[in-house]
Amino acid sequence: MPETKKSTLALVAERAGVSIASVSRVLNGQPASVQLAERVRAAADALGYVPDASARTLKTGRTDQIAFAVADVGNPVYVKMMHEVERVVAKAGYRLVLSSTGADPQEQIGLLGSLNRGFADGLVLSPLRLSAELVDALRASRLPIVIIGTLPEDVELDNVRVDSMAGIMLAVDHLVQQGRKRIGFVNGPVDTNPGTARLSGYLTSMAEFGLAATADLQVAASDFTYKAGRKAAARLLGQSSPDAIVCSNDLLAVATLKELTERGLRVPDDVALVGMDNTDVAELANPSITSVDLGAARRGKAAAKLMLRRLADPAAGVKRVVIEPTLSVRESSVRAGVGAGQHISPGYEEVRA
Amino acid sequence: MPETKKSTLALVAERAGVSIASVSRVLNGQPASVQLAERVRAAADALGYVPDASARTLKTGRTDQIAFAVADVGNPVYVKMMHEVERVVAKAGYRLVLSSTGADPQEQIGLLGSLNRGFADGLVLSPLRLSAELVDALRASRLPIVIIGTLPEDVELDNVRVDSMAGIMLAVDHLVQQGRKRIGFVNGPVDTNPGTARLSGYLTSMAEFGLAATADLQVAASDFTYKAGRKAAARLLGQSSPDAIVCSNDLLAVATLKELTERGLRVPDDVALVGMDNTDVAELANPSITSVDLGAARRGKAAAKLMLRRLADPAAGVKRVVIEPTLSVRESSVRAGVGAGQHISPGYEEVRA
DNA sequence: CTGTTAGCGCATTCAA
DNA sequence: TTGAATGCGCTAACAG
Repeated sequence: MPETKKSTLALVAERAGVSIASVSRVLNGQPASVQLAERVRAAADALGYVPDASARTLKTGRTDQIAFAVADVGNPVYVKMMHEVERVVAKAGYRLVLSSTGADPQEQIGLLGSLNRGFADGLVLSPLRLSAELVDALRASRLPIVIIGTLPEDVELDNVRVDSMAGIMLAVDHLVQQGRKRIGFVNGPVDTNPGTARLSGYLTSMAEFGLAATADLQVAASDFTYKAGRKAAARLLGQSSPDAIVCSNDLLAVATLKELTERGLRVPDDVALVGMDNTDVAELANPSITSVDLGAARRGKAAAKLMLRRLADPAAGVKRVVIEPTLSVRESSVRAGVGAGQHISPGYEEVRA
Repeated sequence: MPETKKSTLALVAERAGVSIASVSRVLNGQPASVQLAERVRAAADALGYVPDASARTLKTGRTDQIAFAVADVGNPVYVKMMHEVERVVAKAGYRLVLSSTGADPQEQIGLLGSLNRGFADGLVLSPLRLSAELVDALRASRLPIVIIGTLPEDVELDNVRVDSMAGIMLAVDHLVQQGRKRIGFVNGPVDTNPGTARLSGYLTSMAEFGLAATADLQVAASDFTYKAGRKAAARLLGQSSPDAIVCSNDLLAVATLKELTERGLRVPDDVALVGMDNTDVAELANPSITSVDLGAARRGKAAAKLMLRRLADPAAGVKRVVIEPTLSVRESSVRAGVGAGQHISPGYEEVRA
């Protein structure tokens, strides 16, 4: 069993009877004679030597840490992203530092400040709201940043976005094919990025199919949670009688499902239901919920790869990746066991990430 | 707008026309004359100075980071814990570093090694399996460790555990009160810590109530996931006809619910169902699932506080916190709207955390 | 191939 | 109260 006390390069060098430079070289795999390497390794083992991260960082400027900041750790979709980011960066030798900011842009600006202290080599950020001030702070930041989400065109930052317009279109198209006409929409807050994007997707899709998107068919929950979803769904069902409902995420969909069930409405017989994000809860729900897959895992993976690329070449040109959504058809949108389990994509070539 | 270039103490000192020592003092709130402080602060602002984390760490030995390692980032119960740990340590000025090891003890041992590189001041660990080797590594570690989970008595580490035996007892007791007799059990892998604990809780509880815990009433899923739960539940229902089922966690419970529904069995009319962990999915399920609350949030909070305490006083005696479970009664275990929504606890004083 | 040495940026001791 | 100087542990440039 190796020593438990903290040891340093100098101690190892002393024990091996060589210079600390030699120890450093051997341990970093640089050329050295076999015998010297032998002795160094023996000494290092005996002392249980582990290099000190902060000293190395101070010298090299690298921390081997990547920060991941997300608005809501409670939302499964972010967990999915995080999981994937972690997987990719870990394989490249980086640790993931989780920085849960709230939804507030101000907090994220604070994060940027502390990032400049140098505790991470880069930041992957998935902001819910994108204030002008945050954009400025992002621009001014000294270290690599990858944004997951849509960005103004003139912001020169690596980012991966998803075509949520196309996502909603998939959902509406599918519902129309099932013979639905009065398609309701349970959105999240419209002052968020996803909120506005999905609303415009809904309006566009409805127009495309010549369906009326009347005001009574639309509600917005106060946030993207189950609880807010229950209230919003209740409001919707109080003011109209849709034969199908699209929800802005799966949590809202589960909430809507519950609300429907409690009112004695059957899913999908009376009302068809489609969620978004294709998280586990869509699969777990009863009936299982058809959901637009916005590629959370793919987005996480793409973002992580963009980060690794930028770290490898800080001068490289800005790169934007667009993820195409697909539709996972489940029980909630298809009558009596016909066609459930399908997987529908827009047919474009998926952007390689 | 402050300079975007990286600045150092020396630069600030130069600009303010003082020594770097003075700058350091002012910025760390140590006594200095008003005018000097004034000038230092002005210069620091103008340069957008932020202290470098690694240099400070190298000097002080503190990183202001706490690592949190968990077997399965996909399990909501760990997300809940993590969330709470993050909240508590953040308030004390620490960042949370997420280290997702797999379920494999070997990976966790690797983590301990790299921890000694000094990238974190402490580790909060919630192991699924606890090999002798891991215990040894834990013991040998140089930095503070808090374990979430049950530990052999002779291991001198701060830890917070939950009385899962009592938890199962709550579930069985509740089911018996509902008039159920043939109580089945869907467990996770028995070679895990929770798996063995919950199995013995089941057996003890059944014996306590004079019920037969025959072999055909018990199955073990290959892991604690939905998918494995489906298979296990199918097996259980193939080999016996329970009038109630206790599941080792909520994911397994949702899976069992689905399996029951697909076989045309009604919950709770035909079969009552109880899960464990009291995660969101229990609430979201349809019908909502009664669940034993093993206090994930409370455990996270307690663990974080133990860590802060140990950091503040490394020489303090080992402390163990025991969390008492409670039962959240929902639709899945109570016939026709009587008594759902109750919250049952064993009546012990809850350990203050 | 190996040793000597100079910082990386900061907190801190010691003088003044 | 303030400044000068030291060293945390390491890597890399340079010298031998």
